[in-house]
Amino acid sequence: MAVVNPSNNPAMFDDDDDVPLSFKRTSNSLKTARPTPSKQEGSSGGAARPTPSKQEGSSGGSGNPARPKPVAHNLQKNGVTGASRPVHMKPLSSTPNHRPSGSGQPNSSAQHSSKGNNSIDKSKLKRPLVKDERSDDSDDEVPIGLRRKAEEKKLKRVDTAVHKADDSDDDDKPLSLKINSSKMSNNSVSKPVLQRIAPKVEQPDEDSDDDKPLASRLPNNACPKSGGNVSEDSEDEKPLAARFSKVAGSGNLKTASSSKGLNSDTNGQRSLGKRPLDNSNQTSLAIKKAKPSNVSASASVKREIKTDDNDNTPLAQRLKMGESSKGKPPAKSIVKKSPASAKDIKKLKGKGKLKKNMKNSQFSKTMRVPPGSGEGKKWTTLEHNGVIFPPPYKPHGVKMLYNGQPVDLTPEQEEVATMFAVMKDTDYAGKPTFIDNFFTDWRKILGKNHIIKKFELCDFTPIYEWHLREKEKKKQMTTEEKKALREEKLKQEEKYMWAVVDGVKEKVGNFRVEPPGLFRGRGEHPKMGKLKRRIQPSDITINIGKGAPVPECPIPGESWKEIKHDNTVTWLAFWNDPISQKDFKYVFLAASSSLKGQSDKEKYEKSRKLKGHIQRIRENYTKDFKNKDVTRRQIAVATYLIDKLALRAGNEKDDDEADTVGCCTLKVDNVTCMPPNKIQFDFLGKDSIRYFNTVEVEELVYKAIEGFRAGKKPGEGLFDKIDTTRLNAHLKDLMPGLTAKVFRTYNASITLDGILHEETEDGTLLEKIAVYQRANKEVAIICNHQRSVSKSHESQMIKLNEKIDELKSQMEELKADLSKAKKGKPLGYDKEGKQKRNLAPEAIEKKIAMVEGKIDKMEMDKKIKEDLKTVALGTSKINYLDPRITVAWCKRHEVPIEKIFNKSLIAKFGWAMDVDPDFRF
DNA sequence: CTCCTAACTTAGAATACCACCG
DNA sequence: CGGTGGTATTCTAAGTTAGGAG
Repeated sequence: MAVVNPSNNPAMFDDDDDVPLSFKRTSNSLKTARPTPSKQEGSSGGAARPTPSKQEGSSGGSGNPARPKPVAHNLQKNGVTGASRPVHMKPLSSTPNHRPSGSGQPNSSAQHSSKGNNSIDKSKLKRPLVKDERSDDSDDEVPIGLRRKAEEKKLKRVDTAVHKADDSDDDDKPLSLKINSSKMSNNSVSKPVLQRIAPKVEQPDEDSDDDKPLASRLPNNACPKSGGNVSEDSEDEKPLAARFSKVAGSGNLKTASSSKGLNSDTNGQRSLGKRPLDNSNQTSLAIKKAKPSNVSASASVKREIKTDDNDNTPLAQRLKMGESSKGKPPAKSIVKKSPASAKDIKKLKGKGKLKKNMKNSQFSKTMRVPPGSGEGKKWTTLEHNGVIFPPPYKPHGVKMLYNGQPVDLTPEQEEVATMFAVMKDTDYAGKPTFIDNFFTDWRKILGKNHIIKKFELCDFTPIYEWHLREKEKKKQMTTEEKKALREEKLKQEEKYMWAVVDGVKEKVGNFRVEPPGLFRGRGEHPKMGKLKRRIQPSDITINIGKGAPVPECPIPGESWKEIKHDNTVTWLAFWNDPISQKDFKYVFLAASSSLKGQSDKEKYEKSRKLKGHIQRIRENYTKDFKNKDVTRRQIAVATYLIDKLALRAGNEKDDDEADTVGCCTLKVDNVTCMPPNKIQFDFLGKDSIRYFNTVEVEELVYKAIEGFRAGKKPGEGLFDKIDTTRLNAHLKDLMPGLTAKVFRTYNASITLDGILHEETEDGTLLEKIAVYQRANKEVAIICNHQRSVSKSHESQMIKLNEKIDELKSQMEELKADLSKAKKGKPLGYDKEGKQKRNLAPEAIEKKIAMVEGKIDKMEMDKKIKEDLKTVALGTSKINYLDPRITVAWCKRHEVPIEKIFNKSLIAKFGWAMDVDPDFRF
């Protein structure tokens, strides 16, 4: 153990912080060239491989034969594979050093190809955006990962306590050391590692291995373990309890704004009362989901409706208000079961069980935790006006050419042709899958005997140009015209924007039925380009309160498919997805509604609860790293990865979906073992976003993964004995309600909480906001939230550089002037040849200082911009960071909440606004 | 168990909007 | 003032998690 400590505790490392962690990247550079990845696998992969074959061959397991697409082609293109770059960076300085240099990578590398490869390929494919260009950007390289480094430093300190040790530095070299040791410790493990990379693409460069790094700090993570750092621990655990209580208590309810608003507005239906807050009790919990809930809610309401009230009031106030409120029980009634359809009922039952009761009591308010209860009832009364349909198609009559000749098309045919024509300047337009699917569906509409038979002979340019003209026309409209148009639309839609739930007026999220179009699947989606047909009223099922009037069908002569009265669900309407018959498209309330707010709060409470169990859970899985039972070992390792890297669970996917993976569905070729104890991940996750990261793991994990890979062919599953159902069933045994996704929320929120607490210092408002942004960025990196590089990024960077250069030359001139002035010489002539006015040296010095400041600021802006070009900060803010952490921090540091949350977020997080300033996640 | 369905949450891209700026 | 660049909002695709049927 002794050892352990060290390891665990990060302390050590931390120290270093200062030091640099160095990144070590090791060799990387070299690598660049190579295609790296491939290697591993190997062989197989190699270039040569034709991929497919392999797979197939391989066991059937994985491969599905069917998959269409030839990835292969892509491959080539993409090829890349190599991409990898390491991520992480070092701490220090930042900057990118890393970048690879040349990289070169050619995409060609062909590596992977095959399926297994998919990953690779795809990656490229997919998001090429990101980088594609790749090469260039240096950043790319760096990406996210890098950034972290910098932060790390900071973090480090933070973590330190905890982590310390881990990481970083060590990483680099020492790994072994550390690792080992650490490992042992085990728990420790937890976190250390990490790093995330950013994948994005490309670049192979490097391989960098470098990456490795890891270090990431993770905040939290730290290990619990040992008592060592107490700090950590302390935090962890305790807090919860403690906090909880308070939190709960306090928070809850906000009083709601007064009711006013509600009623008034709108329709007026009845008066609604305010919000019910109530939720409090009630709660319905859903069964499954469990939502205990309670409370809060209110917020939302206010906003809209009334709005006023609160709105105006500044946060602060609101905050305060919160307390008072209450939570009470208003409206809702409670329970009863669903009256509605019996059918539904069944569901209920099921669910109900779980949670079961506790319930009601309003007392709840006090408690934090919500009681669940409920049997699954989500509302008592529900009124709304249904959905609005897109306007019917208006033929433009512009004729496209076929084999050079204008072609007559019926409105239906023209509509689909236009959908395609308009996408000319998107990436989809050049994708074979997209074109094939579009053309196949379009031909069905054209009919067998239509002259149009070959896509190659089609020329959609006339329609595309018509579209450009229309766009231009729109742009030319005066602002008044635009405004009038907008108001017109608003007027038409207003009645659909609201619903009244248990007497409270709430905003509806998506009341517009999706218009027809060509399916834009992400990544290499096999169905991209298929026609998404127009949805009719007869496709739509409406869910509404039993006594409420059924919304009138907006299209005369038609009627809804079905009317339901199911109060165990929150949807107002749904229709079958025309692209995938088995999927549905639902109309839900907006994020600002109390129904959503309540479940959001429950989500965070659950992940907070994990904090109290995390140590035990880590010990538990660490023990199983060497379990004799392969299934147990796989569950242990999968849980470790989900905990440490915040990976998604990874459900199985059908062949008619893009080939992406999550933890449970990782393929052996998505993982490379790099001795002595690093694992490189390279796969396409949700939305075909590439996850590329190299992390140091515990020795036992490393061995276990090597074992899981042994004897398998590319394309086979790494975790062949488990799936998300099994994994979640196991997690549930460890903590009620625990599922894989809870770890992501937990990791994200605790990281934010830790960084904010550690790094916020007295300073200017801007400095504080910068700290928040850094923390936010850290979380985005952990969660691998990426965005594609904007089209104008490069040109913007060039402009910035030009400006900086100009300032620099100005600076040179000023310096020259200064020295002349000091000597009493005339300053001479300016660029225009005009005589310069002589200035006192002091005046020139002042100018110099000013220019210097400008240059510094621009350099800083440039760096941040480059740094964030592939990082999406919004997703974590919206879905993973407990808003109470942010609100409490804002209160403590006097940062106006609107500097961090936009209007939508403030509305969405109304339930969190009255949190105690001392709140800790 | 496995498979399939249902209901919700999470995501990035596309658009709309808006404050600047030369 | 029209273009820009950044942010906010909209849109809808793509995941997760349960529960039920067989």
